[in-house]
Amino acid sequence: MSQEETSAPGNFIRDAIEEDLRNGRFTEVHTRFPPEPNGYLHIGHAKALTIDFGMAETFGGKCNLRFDDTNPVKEDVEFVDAIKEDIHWLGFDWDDREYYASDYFGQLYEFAVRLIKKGRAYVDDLSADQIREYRGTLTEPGKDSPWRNRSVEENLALFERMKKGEFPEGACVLRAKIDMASPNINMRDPVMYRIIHNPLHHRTGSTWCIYPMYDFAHGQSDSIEGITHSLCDLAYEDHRPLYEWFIKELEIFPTRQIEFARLNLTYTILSKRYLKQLVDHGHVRGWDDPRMPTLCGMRRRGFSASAVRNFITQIGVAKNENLIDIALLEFLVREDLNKTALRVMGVLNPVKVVITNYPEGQTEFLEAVNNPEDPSAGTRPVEFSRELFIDQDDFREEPPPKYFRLAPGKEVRLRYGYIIKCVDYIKDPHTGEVTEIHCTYDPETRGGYAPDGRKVQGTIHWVSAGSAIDAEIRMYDRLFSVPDPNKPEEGKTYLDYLNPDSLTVLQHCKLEAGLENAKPGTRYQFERKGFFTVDLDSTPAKPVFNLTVPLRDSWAKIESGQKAGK
RNA sequence: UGGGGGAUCGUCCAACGGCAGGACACAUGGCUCUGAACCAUGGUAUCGGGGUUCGAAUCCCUGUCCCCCAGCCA
Repeated sequence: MSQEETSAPGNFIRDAIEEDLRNGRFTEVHTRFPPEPNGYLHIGHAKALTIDFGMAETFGGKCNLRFDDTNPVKEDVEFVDAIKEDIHWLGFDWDDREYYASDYFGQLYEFAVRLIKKGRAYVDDLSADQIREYRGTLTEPGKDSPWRNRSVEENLALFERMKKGEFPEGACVLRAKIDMASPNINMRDPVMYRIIHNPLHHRTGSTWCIYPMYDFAHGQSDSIEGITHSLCDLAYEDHRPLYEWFIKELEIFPTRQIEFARLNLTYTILSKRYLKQLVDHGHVRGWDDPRMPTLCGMRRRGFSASAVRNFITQIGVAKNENLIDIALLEFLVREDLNKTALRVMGVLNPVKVVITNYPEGQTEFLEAVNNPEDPSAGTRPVEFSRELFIDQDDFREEPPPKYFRLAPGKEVRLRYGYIIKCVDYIKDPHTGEVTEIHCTYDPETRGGYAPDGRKVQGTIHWVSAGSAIDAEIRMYDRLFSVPDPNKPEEGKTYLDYLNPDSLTVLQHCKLEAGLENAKPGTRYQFERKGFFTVDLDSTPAKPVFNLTVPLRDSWAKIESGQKAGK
């Protein structure tokens, strides 16, 4: 935790836990974070895991990490290590309490046998389609399976044979015998176990060919671990009666399940399935593409863990459906990096400036502040010479009103440099592009000061052409062009809203010398432009930076206002 | 015409019968060698209708709207 984190206001889960402690329902708090190892963690998981680990922390309890690995068809070890890395990155730890639902397969099997013996579970030979038909609909009750009343002995024998692998996939399942007419569909004899011969489980291999369903694994695992509070998505609210039914019938530790609303973020999607599609179909470069809302993507983009943590505490916890403005996340990233990132000058779209009255071949070093928010960051020398690069956007042939930057006949301050005046410029006759700007400098203004007290409104960034390094800069924008791609219009899908300009790669950007050796993950502020982070692909020979988040640009607002006003 | 859940500024969250508050966003102004940061100011909210009460976002009744559930996924 690099800095003070904004403290979270109370929420209904904290209230509920306090009440449980007060009235003696529980004497301690023990939670768990239960990811399924079938994909990478995203910002939505960050919310869940912050609640899980955070609640334990605020009540002096523990939080287990438990992989919910009950479906070998979807899961893989590939994801286990990545998930652990992401949790650690956020700053949470589970000590030695790393568990797997698959650790409990033996115990779960015993639980199932217990229910069969109680006459509360049976083996059903109906096909998946038939089970669906028999289940009824939202408004009509279901009907009993013809296999519902097999004897305990027969069920025991059949379940044993399922376990031994005597049946093909789909031949039968184990079901809880509850109530096919329940208004809650989850109580209509839910499937507890199904047969899966292939693929083999990533941890238990060929030991099992029957696997428990979520409803017969998650809650039971909670009980086995002595979890007091099982905090989960609103989607499981309907499952709570079933969760509690199993606890009662099995007479096991009575964990309390409490549900909260999942996070939704504007201009992105937080569905593992959709995220996987973006990766598989090549819409992004991978799970850690900096445009992805995955934790590894955000990390690569340059978002700091403390900014993400602050974000989670700021959005709060409630049961309302929500759609958080991504501007809040961006604000918190800026807030954090503003305090910590070293400042540097980088020219994204270079145009050459020649200081005509500056001696050819001469160079000098000027002192630049590394971080005005942090005096201890010190200063650095930056090279100045006759030929410089500035950003194309900082020069206009015909400056609009209130334009404070360089234009014919106008003065501007080079940050930490000199005040210069544009005396001429050269245009490519074919493209009309300005290729070179000629200026004179005022030697009396070294360091950017105006000893005569004259007002120079604009200050722009620059780099010395002789020493500047070339870099690739990847400019990122929102992945989707609409606030809520989850709610497509008729006939469209979220893919129809992908922002075609979410990535713009800039080559031959000019940066201050020295930056070629910056290590991947290092964050800088390119003055007046934004925060940039050295990408994983970066090498000294070919430096690569990611735009983490741009600086606020009030000039852009003024200018667009001017255009709109016409 | 089943069951479960939810409605408070544009967006999130708070207020737990006692002055509806905070953050982001937006707007305006200040400051400025980053048009950044920072500072100041401003506008906008209790879903509707009844009731209880000295007093209701909060309690009761009623209506409306929104979300979730019919995987051998989690």
